[in-house]
Amino acid sequence: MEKTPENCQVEDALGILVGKWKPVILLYLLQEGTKRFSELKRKMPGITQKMLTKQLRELEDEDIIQRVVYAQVPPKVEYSMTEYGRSLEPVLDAMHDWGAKHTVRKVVKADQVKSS
Amino acid sequence: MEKTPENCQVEDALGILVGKWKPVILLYLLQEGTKRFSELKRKMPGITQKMLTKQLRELEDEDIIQRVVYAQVPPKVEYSMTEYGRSLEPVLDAMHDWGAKHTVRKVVKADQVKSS
DNA sequence: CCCCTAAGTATCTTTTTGTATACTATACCA
DNA sequence: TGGTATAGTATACAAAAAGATACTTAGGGG
Repeated sequence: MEKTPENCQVEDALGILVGKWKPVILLYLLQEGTKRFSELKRKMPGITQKMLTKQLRELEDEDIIQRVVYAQVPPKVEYSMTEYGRSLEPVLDAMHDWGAKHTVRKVVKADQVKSS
Repeated sequence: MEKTPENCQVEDALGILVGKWKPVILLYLLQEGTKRFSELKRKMPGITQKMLTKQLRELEDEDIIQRVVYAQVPPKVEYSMTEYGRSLEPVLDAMHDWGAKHTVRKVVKADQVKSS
């Protein structure tokens, strides 16, 4: 498909990746494989249980990750990437590469005025 | 640099690209070059003036786009990508490619329970 | 009997984003 | 003299995302 701003497919990938914690969750699952809820939580100090649950649910709803519940007490729930989810790897890679090369800038600049 | 979730550079690129209209603005500027404020606005029916201004300001603050004001009345202001901004092209491409190949899914699925 | 654990829910509040509308300045045109 | 065009700002409001805190469930250990 043609790359025009009108059929902006960029939004789709963006929609999936947006969420304060989603990229981190995806990187963990991509690089370290299946993880339990509590393992993810430990890896991300600062995230609340509610937030982690919500992000995971959203990723699951979009078929990016898979959730498997073990019928035991205390509960055990494992999360892993789906095949479909793995297709996002190039996107995450491109973003990671960019981030690694470019430090984010914060610029304060004066207006550039042309007299023409 | 190593790709670990801990040094999650993915967030940086994401931070820049997030905003309901930013990807579209960037695609326009990347593919069609310098654009005036009013041209961008016409291209994006639905965006309010305030929002367009805000998105442009944020992109400018991060040195992704450049703003040039012409000292004339009625005002003329032109926006274009910076060199730095152009470095985001591979990221936008990766997202676009993904979006073109994969329709976004919305899945409703029952829990997968394992008895072990 | 009581506490611990794991993976959540349920509420409530705060912060961030986005929308809607109205208003401004000033040269040019009829 | 009044209307048009451009690139905004100001204000108020609505909606979405994020954060804080407390509560739940049920088996196992002491």
